[in-house]
Amino acid sequence: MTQGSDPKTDTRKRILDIAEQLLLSRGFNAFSYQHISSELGVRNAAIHYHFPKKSDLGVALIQRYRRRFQRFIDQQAALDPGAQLEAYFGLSDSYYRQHRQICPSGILSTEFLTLPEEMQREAAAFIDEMRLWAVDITRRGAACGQMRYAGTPEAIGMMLFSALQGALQLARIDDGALDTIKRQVRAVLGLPGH
Amino acid sequence: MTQGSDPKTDTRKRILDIAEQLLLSRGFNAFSYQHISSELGVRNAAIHYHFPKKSDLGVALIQRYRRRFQRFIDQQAALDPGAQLEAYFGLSDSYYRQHRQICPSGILSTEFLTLPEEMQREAAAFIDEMRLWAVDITRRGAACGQMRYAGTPEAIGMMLFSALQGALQLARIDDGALDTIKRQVRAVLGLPGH
DNA sequence: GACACCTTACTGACCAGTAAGTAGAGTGCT
DNA sequence: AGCACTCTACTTACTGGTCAGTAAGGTGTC
Repeated sequence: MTQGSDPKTDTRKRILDIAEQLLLSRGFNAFSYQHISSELGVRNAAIHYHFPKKSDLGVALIQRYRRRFQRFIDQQAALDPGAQLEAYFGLSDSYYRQHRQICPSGILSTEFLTLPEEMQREAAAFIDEMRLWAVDITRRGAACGQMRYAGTPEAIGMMLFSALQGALQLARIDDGALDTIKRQVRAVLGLPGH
Repeated sequence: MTQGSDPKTDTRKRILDIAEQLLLSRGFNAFSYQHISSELGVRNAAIHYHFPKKSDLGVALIQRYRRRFQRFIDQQAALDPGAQLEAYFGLSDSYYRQHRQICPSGILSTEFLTLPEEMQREAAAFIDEMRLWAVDITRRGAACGQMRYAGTPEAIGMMLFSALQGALQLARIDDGALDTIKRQVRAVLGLPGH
């Protein structure tokens, strides 16, 4: 009957959840298995049971992000481009509110050169997907007349993505940065609300 | 007469130079005194002689950035805002060309929550100065009619700063990102060259 | 002989990762 | 019902490496 929560234990999931918090606040190099095990109330080796190498944990984290992001895209598929952009802004807000975390692409691209190779591959694929999605929004936004901007959809989509990634990082030093930049991105895209 | 190069040895300076490369490619948490000493051909303790704690080295690095940046501003003071922006773009290019390094503000804001307190203070001041300078460019650019953009000078200045910081990070995964975003920033500011 | 600038030699903390053992839950056989 | 077996999910105990940081000694220069 596998009553209640899970056929397999949920320890694996809880490890991923804690590791995610640590990744987004401290970065991959600056958290250890001890951080996770002490928070979870288990011994260090228990983490190694589920994720033998730290890179296994890292890859699993990114793969989960990719699955989530695909689900996020699918859920927003029916919305118009402007609303999709606002949904993306909402994601950024929730990172920021959660102890000034930054977005995964920000930490992964910043630490990219020090990541194990398997993580680099996964991270590059993930960031590619996000970038393509941003470009898709600006392309459709212009096509349906909702957005009006200078430059190509490709370039403005990448700038929007890049500006938001930077905004979350700067928000750690300057409280207003995220809101300011969100407002400015709307302005640049010719959207209401700035 | 302190002939030639230096009254004090230049070891201190060479340590800072090596540490700077390491900071911009690997981040503060991901480089060690061994990285520096092996590259420099001295023993570990020699680094500790010049910078007793790693945070001393970190603070010295940021202070040097701040001095350099002030000099950079002073040198560009006579140029028009558009040319100042291009000079800033040039800085970003040189980071990228140097083994895909990212800008100091990018690494410092990303690692901010794990930095020692003295470094946090210095980093926050540094990033503030850079942000104010970006805003100053866009403000004067609009005032003299060279730039024409939607939104306030404050917001567009921050977006430009943030987008460029993100662009250098994304360029580690996507080779064209930096050029694309530079071109788009010009377009958004109503400048020629896109 | 004082000082700047190193060296050798060390400490203790933390790190990822491993090996071997164990408790408990399920499963199948008699 | 009782017992053996197996598997999952841990535990304790450990290794070897890396880390920042320190103490004490040496060497050359003014």
